[in-house]
Amino acid sequence: MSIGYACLALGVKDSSMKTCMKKNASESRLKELIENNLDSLENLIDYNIKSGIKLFRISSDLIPFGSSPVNGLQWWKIYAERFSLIGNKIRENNIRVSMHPGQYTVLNSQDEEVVERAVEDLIYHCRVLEGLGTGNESKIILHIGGVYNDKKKSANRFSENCRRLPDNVRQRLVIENDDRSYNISDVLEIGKRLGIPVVFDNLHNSINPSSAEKTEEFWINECRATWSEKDGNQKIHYSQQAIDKRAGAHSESIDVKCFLDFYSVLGKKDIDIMLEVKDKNLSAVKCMNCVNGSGKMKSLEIEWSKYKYSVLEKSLAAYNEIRELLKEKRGYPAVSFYSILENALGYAENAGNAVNAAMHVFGYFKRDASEKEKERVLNRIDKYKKGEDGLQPLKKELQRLSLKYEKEYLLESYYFLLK
DNA sequence: CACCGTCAAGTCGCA
DNA sequence: TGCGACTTGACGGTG
Repeated sequence: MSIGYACLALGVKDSSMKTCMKKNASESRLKELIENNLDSLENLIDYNIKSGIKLFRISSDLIPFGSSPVNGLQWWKIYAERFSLIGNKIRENNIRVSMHPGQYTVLNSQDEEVVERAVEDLIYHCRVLEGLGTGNESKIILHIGGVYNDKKKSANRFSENCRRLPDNVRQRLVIENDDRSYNISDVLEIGKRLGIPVVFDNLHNSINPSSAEKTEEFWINECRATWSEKDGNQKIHYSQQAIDKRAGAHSESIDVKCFLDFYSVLGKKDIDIMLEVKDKNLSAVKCMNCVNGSGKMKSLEIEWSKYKYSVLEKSLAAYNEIRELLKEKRGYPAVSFYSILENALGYAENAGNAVNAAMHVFGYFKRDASEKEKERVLNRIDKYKKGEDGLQPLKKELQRLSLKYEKEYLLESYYFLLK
């Protein structure tokens, strides 16, 4: 049972995927980007190892224009060794990686050229995973595609086009229910027919259900039957609806109590859970800490060191409450800890609290800073207080000085990341 | 250097 | 028929 996150991590240095516009995609530019992105991938994997995260989705942006004629490089050969070295880390640490082509990869399109590009794109994704040397439990997740006014016909076209895929691609392919067209029973039918494993996505299922009566548990069990030994553990996608946003929009963070309700239904089954959430690795670590009922106090203390100024920024009361909770050192209060935290981070911005937190942070380099720098910070605070400026310019300034004076403790924290 | 329009892809709903 | 939404951060040009 692993919990993971998709594509990018907050607060991990040099881990972003870079790309360019088509018109700038020269060979040399592409090489630069690929080299940067492979370095980023390695940094993400190192972070996952350090954090005990065993499930990770690799961004499709790894190789810019990876399946397009725009990129004429034989990148999988040129960077074979680089791939292999990163792959070693992945395998040695039992990390399960996957990929998920975007909404524009449509294998069942009515347009033959679109289908050809989809096939190429799936080959691209497969090349990445093969380059890393991961086994067939390392999956490529795909949606069925369009309906074109005839779901049955379009589902059949998906099946036919699936058969056109090279064998190595097909062995990695898994399919997922989507939020508008193909619900979970549609996808299960296709999956069973083709012998392709099915990923259950809870949020898509709640927006686009196949039946009002059947429970999530029922569908997860149905999907379970589509996963065989060679496919590895069953995988599911879990996300929560962002309040006040379009149906299907992912929440900022995972509400830990809701997650645990969902999780308890899964029982002791070996299911890997991919979280789809804006705060990415932060929620993955949170859920991992909460699922482990007898975890280490130390891990909560590390978490607290990263979150504390973000909490203080919203609420002094919550800040003190968590301090007391951790001071007691009784049991393992992960759920209480994160519940207070989530609640506090959800508060509206409050200038008094925000300035208080900023002053705490400022305290770390107040003595080192020049008069001019101090003045800049105080000016920012003043402007913010007067409502002439937002909070971000002030925090940007504090971040700049944290970097300059190498305040690792601050730079490791989420204070500069969370809005 | 901050800001913001643009990019890249395919489908679908709506004028 | 054609346009905007969907999704997404980052690119890259402008002031």
